[in-house]
This record gives sequence, structure tokens and C-alpha cells, in this order.
Amino acid sequence: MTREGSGDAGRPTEEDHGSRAERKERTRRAILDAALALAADSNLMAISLRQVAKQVGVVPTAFYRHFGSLELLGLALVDESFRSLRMMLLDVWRHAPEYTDFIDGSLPIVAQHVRENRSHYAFIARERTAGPPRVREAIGHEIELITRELATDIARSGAAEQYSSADIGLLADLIVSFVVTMAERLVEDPDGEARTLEQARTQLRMLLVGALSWRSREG
Amino acid sequence: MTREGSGDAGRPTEEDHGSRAERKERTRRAILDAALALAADSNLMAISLRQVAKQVGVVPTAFYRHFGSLELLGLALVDESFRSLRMMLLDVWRHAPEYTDFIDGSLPIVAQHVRENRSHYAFIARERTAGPPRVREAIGHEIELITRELATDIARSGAAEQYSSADIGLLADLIVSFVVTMAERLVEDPDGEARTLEQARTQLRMLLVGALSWRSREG
DNA sequence: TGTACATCAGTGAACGCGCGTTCACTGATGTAC
DNA sequence: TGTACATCAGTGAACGCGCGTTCACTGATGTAC
Repeated sequence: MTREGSGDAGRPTEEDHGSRAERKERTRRAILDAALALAADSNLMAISLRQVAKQVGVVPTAFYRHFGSLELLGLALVDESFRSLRMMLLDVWRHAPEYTDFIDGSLPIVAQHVRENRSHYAFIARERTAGPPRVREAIGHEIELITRELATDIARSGAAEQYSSADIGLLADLIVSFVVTMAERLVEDPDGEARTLEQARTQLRMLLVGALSWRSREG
Repeated sequence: MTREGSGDAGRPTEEDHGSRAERKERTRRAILDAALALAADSNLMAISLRQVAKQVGVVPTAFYRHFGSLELLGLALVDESFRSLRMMLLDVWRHAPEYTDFIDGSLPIVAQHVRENRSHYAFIARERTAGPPRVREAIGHEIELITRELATDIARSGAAEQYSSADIGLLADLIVSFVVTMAERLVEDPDGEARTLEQARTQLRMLLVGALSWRSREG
């Protein structure tokens, strides 16, 4: 498959093993990982197909066997990132009892997920505002879906009975926006995780304890 | 000065006027504007010195008479953006009476400032997460300063007397983060300004009415 | 006011480099019989 | 099981292009006397 290069596809330990399909999948995986690693220092729009291929340990043209362009690779990364994120959230929501515990119970899980998937979150944080338009749209769409799911969950929990459904949507948006900001901070300063998490815990409490005492049509 | 190119420096109406210093300043201005316009479609790390020079209508090497690198140009843009933003905020704070009016009075002013300085805000929104490290740092620092000023103002207003000073800081951070998110949305979807503003108004009310009924050490 | 000199914003040629993409190819893997 | 053929992931040469940066330069503007 390859002979040199610092990338994963060239790792001797797994080289030349498996069926053709397995080996193709392994190269695809290596391309995704290389793009993630390279974009970490800059941005999807600023890295090159050749850099990715070099990192993987493959000739530039081999890239086209897997993705039609860097943008399509970016969309694949968005897909992958959010598939993992949504599984984590489903888990959090399945175990959500009531709101006070919800904060203490779920924030550390989110933080752990960010820690274990740092490069994916860094990718999303960057491309969300600076990526190619289609990638930005895809990310915006995914975040919107999550916001809607949270809104449904808040409504179902009965914790905001006094809210109109539009206002539940706004509350969900407020929470999601806040958590996005928190995730950006965790990505940017991994060493400050404990501090960021403790502050976010207090802030989320300010936001929720407060918001839940607020009534629709009051202001 | 120049003979061709689509940029501002080449505009016949102001070509060949003024002292040498004035003409240099005009080219500098044209470079800043060109970079802002070019980065609008991508990102500071993805645009080139040659593109900027071409847009200005100047030979690539002339760039170096004004900025040592694209990164330094980026830092100049950060500086310029925040100087304008801080003047606007000073104005808002000077006229801030009490909190209910504060929201209705100041949000539209922020929205207007975003509308009138869209390219600067778009630049900040993008470079904040995806720019060169030093640019990211500069932006983070500016936002931190604003957060501190807001905290001082909240403390001075007496609206959060039950808060510890650390918690006033967290509240200020919550508000600034929210407004940053709102500004990002205004930049991304200028046509949705009225809707974004109305939602932000409700959300800020949820956040503040709520947060101000929350007490330090309660949770 | 006139002259001689200094400054310096912008020029233009040149460099070596990495880029995306094309193309015909190789040869191991997979499949049909 | 053996053979003949199809598939296709990865190769490698080649292309024209835009990149950042160097360098010596030009000539209008500014200044000292």
C-alpha cells in the first residue's frame, strides 16, 4: 500500500493485512485522521490535498479514490463528529432525572466527550464559522437538530410548563449556545477543564434557575 | 500611484491627491479594506498577500511598505474592530439606566453597529476560532477586557448586590458570550436581523430576570 | 526663490516551491467458470 | 483446485499556476541651505 510517510496508513503493523475493502477503509480512516490533525493547526480551507496525502503516506492522486474534494472530506468529518455527539447526548437525556441533577450529571459527561474527541470538537468549532459554506451549513443544521431535540425533551420533562412552545425553543437555544461556548473553551484550553467546568456549572445554574422562574409574556 | 486593479487605491477620483504621507495612509486603508473583503469569503489564513495587492491595485511587493506580514495586518484589523466596538459600548453603558430598559435600549444599538460594521464583525467571528494563534489571542484578550468592564458596570449599578464579585464576573461572561453568539448570527444572516433581535431580547430577559433572582452560594 | 540631495512608496523581474488535477499505468485482489 | 479475466487502490510523471520573498530600481515628494 505504502512505503514511506508518517501517516497511519503506512504503519507496518497493519500494512498488507485484510481484504481490499478493509485496506481501502483503513486508508479512508487515515485520510480523515490526517485532515483532522492538519486542520488542527489551521483550517480546512487552508490545508491542502497534498499535505493530507503526504501525512497519510500516499500519493496525492490516491486521495480521489476516497473523496472528491477536501470539502466532501469536511462534510464526512462533520457527519462523523455529530454522530458521536448525538449518541452521547441520547445517553445523557435518557438518564436525565430533573434539572438540578441534570447539570451536575450531564456537564461532566459533555466535558469527558470533548476531552476524548478533542480534534473533532476543534474541527467543528473552527469550521462552524470559518469553513467552506456547505460545511458551515451542515454544522448549523446539526446544531439546530440538537436544539430541537432538547426543546422536545424540556417540554416532555414538564420543567417549563409555564412556557409557550416558542419560548421553550428559545430556552433550548440559549442552553445549546452556552454549551457550544463551553465546548469551545474546553477545546481551546484543555488544562483549564476543571475551572471551565466549575464556572459553566454555576453559569448554567444562574441561567436555568433564573429562566425557569421567568414566565412567557412577562417581558 | 497605480494604473489598474479594482481596488480603492486606484480610484481615479482620489488618485494623485495629497501629501506623500496622506497617499501612504490611503493605500494602507485600501489594504485593510481589501483584506476584509477577501477574508469575507474565506479566512485570513487562506487569503494571499498577492490577492490583497491585486485587489488594491498595487504590486505585491508594495504590501511590505505597510505590513510585515498578513498576520500583522490581521492584528491591525482586530485593533480597529475593537476600537470601534468599545466606543459603541462606552456609549451604551453611559446611557444605561436600569436593566429592563437596558436590554431594549442597548440590543438595537449593538445590532445597528453590527449592521454598519458587518465585515469587521464577520472578520472577528471567523478569526476568533480559526485565525492565526496570535490573532486568536488578541481577540480573546479584547473580549476578556469587555467582560471585565461589564462586570465592573454591573457591580456599580447595584443590580446584583447579592452576588459575590466572582459571580458577577460569571454573569458578565454569560452575557458577553450570549451577545457574541447573537452578533455571529446577525453577521451570518443579515436579513433575519429583526427576528434574531426579537429572540435575543426574550432570551436575554430569561437570562437576566432569572439570573438576578439567583443567589450566590445557592446551588 | 532656486538648487542639490535625501527619502521612500511603489515597480518589475526573478527565484524556487507546493498546489490541484490529468492521465496512462501497475499489479495485487477478487470473481466467474 | 486451476485458469482466465475484471476490478480498482494506489503510482508517478507531467501540466500550468499562484504563492511569498529577494533585489535593484525609479521618480515624485520632501527638506536643507
